[in-house]
Amino acid sequence: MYSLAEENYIKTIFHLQQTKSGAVSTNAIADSMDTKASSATDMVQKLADKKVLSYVKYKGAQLTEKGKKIATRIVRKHRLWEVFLVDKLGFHWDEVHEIAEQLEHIHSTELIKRLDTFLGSPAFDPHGDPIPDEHGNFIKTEKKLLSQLNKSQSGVCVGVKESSPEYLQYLDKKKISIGTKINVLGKEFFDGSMVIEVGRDQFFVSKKIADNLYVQTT
Amino acid sequence: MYSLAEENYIKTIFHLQQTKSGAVSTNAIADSMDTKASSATDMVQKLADKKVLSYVKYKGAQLTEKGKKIATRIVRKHRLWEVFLVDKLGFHWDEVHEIAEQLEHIHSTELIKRLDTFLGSPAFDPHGDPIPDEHGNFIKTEKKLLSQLNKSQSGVCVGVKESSPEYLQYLDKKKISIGTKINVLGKEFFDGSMVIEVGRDQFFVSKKIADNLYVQTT
DNA sequence: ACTATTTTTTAGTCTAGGCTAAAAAATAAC
DNA sequence: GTTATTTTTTAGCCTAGACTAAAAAATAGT
Ligand SMILES: [Mn+2]
Ligand SMILES: [Mn+2]
Ligand SMILES: [Mn+2]
Ligand SMILES: [Mn+2]
Repeated sequence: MYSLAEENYIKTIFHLQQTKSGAVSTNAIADSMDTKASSATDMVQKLADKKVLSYVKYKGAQLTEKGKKIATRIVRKHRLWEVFLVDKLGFHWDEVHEIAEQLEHIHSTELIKRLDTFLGSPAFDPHGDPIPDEHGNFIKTEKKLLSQLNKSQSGVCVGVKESSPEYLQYLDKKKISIGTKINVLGKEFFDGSMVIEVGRDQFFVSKKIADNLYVQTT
Repeated sequence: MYSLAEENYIKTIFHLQQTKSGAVSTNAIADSMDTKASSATDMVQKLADKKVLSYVKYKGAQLTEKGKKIATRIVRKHRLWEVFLVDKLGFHWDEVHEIAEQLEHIHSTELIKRLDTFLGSPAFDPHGDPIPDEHGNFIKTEKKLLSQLNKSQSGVCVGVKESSPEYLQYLDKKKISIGTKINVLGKEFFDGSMVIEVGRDQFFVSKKIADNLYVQTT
């Protein structure tokens, strides 16, 4: 059994090595967890002792198969609970992350099995992220960032990179949610900003906005 | 905000002072929490500093109004989650206590409000215990222990005192659940054992069994 | 009332998981 | 290739929450 702190580290390392390949640095972990590098080093050394990850001094950490299993189980729980909160309790997609951050640590395999069934074994969470199955396998969607599209290309929103309430509320205001079609009408190469069309509306988006929205090109 | 350990102490003290009136001893707390008296003393002193309880050295602890509020909120969460697990996920009543022990610590007032609505604002949990409302008020049922009944009296099962899987499984085997009518056919005053009638079955129960079943006399 | 026993608190130690400051290694600049 | 800078680790300290052993208070026995 792993402690709350250990589970949070494992999950963070898992997410970090999804984006960048190779070992993840203790600094990157500390940054991502809002803690200090020295704390991350301590924890990484402990997790290496427990064979959850491999760690080479000054080189960084990499989850073992064992570590990945643990991580995907936590991610599965997080995302299933998010579906529960939105689908069953009527929460809005910008309100569920913090609560799921706690619920993901409830230990009971039977619970997660039954929750999954209760929810109809969903494949995606409310933010468009795939839910790993009981073996840790999950769909790797072919998705791009909106910022990677060029003028006159279009895509369908399939998820968000950031899921802060502020960002999700912005998207709501602009009537963008999962499944929404977006046309790129113009792109400014100087700062990466765009003019996009959503439904009947046309408006300007900054690079920061476009950098956090995943789309599937059509 | 209170830590996991603090919350568990507060809840335990709340339950202890439900049964016995007056201050609860650090030893009673330690016993009930499966820890040592010295640890209980430390925690009680800390909770006294936080005005969660009043504490007089060598005399024991008593929750303040503030402490009782915290306690009933936790109890409310525990019991609502138990209802969720049984009613929505199909768990059996002997499987839910441990899981609810974790779920009761999830911090979100919005969550508990929505969960309550989702469940139809239940008044009792799967073990027959009343669920406090959002203000901490709950029904104080007029219930006796089965062991308090005498020969030829009868009652309806309204709850259990102990909710260990072993005990609940015993009750299942004997077809006793909430709402079941029980007739006392005989009582042995030497050891408190009884012969009872449940449906068409008649059988012997020890004092230990009868001491953990709540009934409402009819 | 005095002693013996039980209950409760205190003192001191341990581990998990943080932190800061200093040291060491890796990387970048010349 | 040496020096300067950045990254990473180590050393030492802190708090929460446990524990054991010893001390102190309360209670019981005579
Ligand atoms: Mn978490
Ligand atoms: Mn999500
Ligand atoms: Mn608990
Ligand atoms: Mn219960």
